[in-house]
Amino acid sequence: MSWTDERVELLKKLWSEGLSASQIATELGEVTRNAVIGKVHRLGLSGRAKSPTPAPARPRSKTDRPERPEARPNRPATIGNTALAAEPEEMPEEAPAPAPAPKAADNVVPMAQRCTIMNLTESTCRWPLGEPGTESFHFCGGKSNPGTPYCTVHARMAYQPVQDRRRDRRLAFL
DNA sequence: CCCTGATTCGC
DNA sequence: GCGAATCAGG
Repeated sequence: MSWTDERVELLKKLWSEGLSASQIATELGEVTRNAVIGKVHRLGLSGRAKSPTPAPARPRSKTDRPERPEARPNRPATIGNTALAAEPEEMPEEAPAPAPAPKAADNVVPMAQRCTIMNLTESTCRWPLGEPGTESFHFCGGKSNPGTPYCTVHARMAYQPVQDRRRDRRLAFL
């Protein structure tokens, strides 16, 4: 497959939302994370929150590469830190915050990695969210831990439901 | 060992 | 332009 306008657009969106390259790759399908990263760089939107590291630009070559004195385009430093939320979704464990105002604005949450049964893979968290059968129903879609169908957060909910089950905690397979 | 992005370079 | 291979980290 190729980089259609729509795919590029989605790439930009997801990347700016802070999703990792591999997540974007699986989201887009038909591409590897390398492809995503490569495209990101070609589009010029790399470095999401980096310090203006001189980037030693290591010369990797068998045939002797002449070092390019070319400098990095100086990132203005601080700006990056876009409070990127890799996995906002909901906050399962304890919700201490009264959450007074809905805050209409920054709800850049779910669209990013929401999963339907369609794009669930071996490594996506299958924790269900919402009312099954309704439009809003979806799966967490985060990175599931190897050997479990859930991401770290939801695995903790799935296994060892309450307190005191300390001994014999093999989190096995389901 | 899992993952992350960064870079190079043959295609 | 594309992306696998590779590198450098966490």
